[in-house]
Amino acid sequence: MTTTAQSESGQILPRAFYLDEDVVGRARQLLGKVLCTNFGKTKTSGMIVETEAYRGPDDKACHAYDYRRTARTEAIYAVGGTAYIYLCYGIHHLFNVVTGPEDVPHAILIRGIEPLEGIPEMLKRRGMQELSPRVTAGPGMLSSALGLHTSQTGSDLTQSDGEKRIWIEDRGIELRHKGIIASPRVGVQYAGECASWPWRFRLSGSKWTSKAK
DNA sequence: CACGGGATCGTCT
DNA sequence: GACGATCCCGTGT
Repeated sequence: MTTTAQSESGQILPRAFYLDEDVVGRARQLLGKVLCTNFGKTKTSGMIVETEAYRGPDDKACHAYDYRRTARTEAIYAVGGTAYIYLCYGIHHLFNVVTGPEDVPHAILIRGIEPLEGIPEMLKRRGMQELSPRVTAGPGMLSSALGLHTSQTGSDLTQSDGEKRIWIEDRGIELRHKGIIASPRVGVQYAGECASWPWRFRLSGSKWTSKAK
């Protein structure tokens, strides 16, 4: 179970949060934080309810496995607190939070959020009439709802003034440890033994998480 | 609800 | 030229 996010403002997660080198731990700690966007008109946000950790150097499922470095994956090597957004299946813009110091290629895929603010705008972006888990329960869906796009890859998530467009807030939402379920990641069967690592985290009982394959 | 296939294109081989 | 860290819709039950 989780508490309900009541406050409509919170502390912007500082750089220090993102610098930690334990990407698996940070993936778990992102649950309950609030992912926010504002691209000029409306603030849209939602509480993070599902994440997956990707640990570049030794994780075959990560785009930066074995320090593979290409134009696409460059953002994963940026300092923690940077956005890594890439195009999946030619259609979906998947949003990741980069963690660790510069040149340590760790990232966390955000897979589900519970809508909080700007719900009419999110429905509009999704072409939907009513609020339901189909609006944000999945990495492609939530990126669409929040207006996230590959063109924003490399964005700084920690700016608190001026150019603030994508950021994460800590509203002090307390989660019960037992309410977090760890399980293997979705859609990474190509990754050999890494495919079974339990690096997917979700809130027990939340209807806003993606469906397991 | 389960399953199967199509969409759609950037990225890397 | 093959293939995705996915989603949607159609079909069948």
